[in-house]
Amino acid sequence: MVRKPTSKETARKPNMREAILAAAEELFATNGFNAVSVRDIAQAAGANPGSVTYHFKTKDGLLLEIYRRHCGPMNLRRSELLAAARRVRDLQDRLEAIVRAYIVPAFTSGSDLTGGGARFTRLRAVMSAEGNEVARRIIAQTFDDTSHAFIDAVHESLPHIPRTDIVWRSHFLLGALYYSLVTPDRVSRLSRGEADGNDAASAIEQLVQATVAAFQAPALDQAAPARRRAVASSKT
Amino acid sequence: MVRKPTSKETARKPNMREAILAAAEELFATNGFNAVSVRDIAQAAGANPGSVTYHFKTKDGLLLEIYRRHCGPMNLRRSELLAAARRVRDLQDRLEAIVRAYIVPAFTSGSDLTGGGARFTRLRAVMSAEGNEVARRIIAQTFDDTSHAFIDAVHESLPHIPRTDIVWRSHFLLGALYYSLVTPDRVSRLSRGEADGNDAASAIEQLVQATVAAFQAPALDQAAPARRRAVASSKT
DNA sequence: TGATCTTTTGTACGATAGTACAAATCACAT
DNA sequence: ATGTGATTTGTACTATCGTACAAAAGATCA
Repeated sequence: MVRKPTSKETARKPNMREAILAAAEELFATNGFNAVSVRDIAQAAGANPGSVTYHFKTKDGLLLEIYRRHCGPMNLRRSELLAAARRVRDLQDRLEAIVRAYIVPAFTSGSDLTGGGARFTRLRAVMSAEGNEVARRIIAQTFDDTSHAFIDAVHESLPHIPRTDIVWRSHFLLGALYYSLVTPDRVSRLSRGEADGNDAASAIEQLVQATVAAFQAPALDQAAPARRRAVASSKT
Repeated sequence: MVRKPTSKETARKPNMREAILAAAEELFATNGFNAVSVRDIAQAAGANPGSVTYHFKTKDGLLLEIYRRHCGPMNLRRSELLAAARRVRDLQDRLEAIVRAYIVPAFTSGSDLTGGGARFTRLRAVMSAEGNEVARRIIAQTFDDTSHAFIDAVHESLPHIPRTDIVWRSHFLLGALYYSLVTPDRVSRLSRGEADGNDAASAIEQLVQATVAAFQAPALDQAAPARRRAVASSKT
């Protein structure tokens, strides 16, 4: 309330634009896009509703800007980690490094803008569930490259697994990742307090371990077909 | 338009109440709760908005009734399949049967009411992402029993894995399951048309295969700790 | 047929949504 | 200090939301 703003900041508050972005990110990530009003965001940011319109024009524009802020840094970090992972000699270690390169940036900040990539990843999870049109467009054109690079890298480590299977399994990975960020309390509840769903480090290790094993599972075509439907075919 | 309604059906339409339920289920599952208005639902069902209020009192009441309709049959079916799975002799086969008992009812109809449990499962996925309060209450008190039974059964098949790890991995399973139903097109897109994300049979087989392998992964504590953070620790 | 109950319709009300816009306020160069 | 451009505020407009409620319509049975 007292400090003099730098010459770059012409606003009254240190940076109202950033405050609005942070508030919107938090509210969207926890309540979804439609449940949050522009007024909610303004209030959480200590701003006036009109100020949101001034900076971002529309509510969609606000969401768009949130994506613009994070997508670049996050994918850049993923690329770096993936490149490093590809250079790992040992095949088992390499696969784990690749998986880690995909997962870690989703938890730790994809950028250092607001202090947590987990929040943005959760936002993406919620937007994808809501079928948000703005998010869908951005994701398809921004994340598909990264996803393909990831899938290719995994495929190189596991040449005997059909690409189709790897796509499915990486899809499962993303779903598990999203869900862990969306409903962490469920883990704490079901484990009766023995595990903390909100602990990012645990989530990452558990996710890496489980995912590596899933990728290494035998290919579907090669799995003994006689074994399947041993049960669970009663009357569906 | 011509047939005489049975004595049980006093309504003009064969069953307007069911039509509203089906429409709401579909719309909520694809667009989320908040994005769909009562008027949207009424129009999709060919009903009057006031008719929704008459049958379900409030919008929340409508959602509540959808859950009431499906939860019972779905969990019943899961229990049956789980009981059968527990009787499987071979340990590997048993684990697969257990996993299948959890997954299959989520795709095939949990009830035969409206022709697809997948739609209801997708609805649950979306509600959990939106943090819907009504859904949260119902889920915690209706699905936790089933989840615990499932976790216990898996734990019995894999006694050397800590329960905590099993909770995490079953959490990942649910996330993968949800995401497969929420964004099936992403699978088709990333596999460049080689896989069909909307094919329930494929999704089930892929999910079973990957999940069984994930459950069978070594326990986290037992995993060689030296191997971890081989990469991906640059500066986070 | 007429009485009665259930269901559907039509309309309306208050609340809140997103957004536009003019006035007020600020930081800052001159 | 003063003018100027950037930002914030306050307010208002229209649309749509969930819901209530009375009237209309249909079904059921004496």
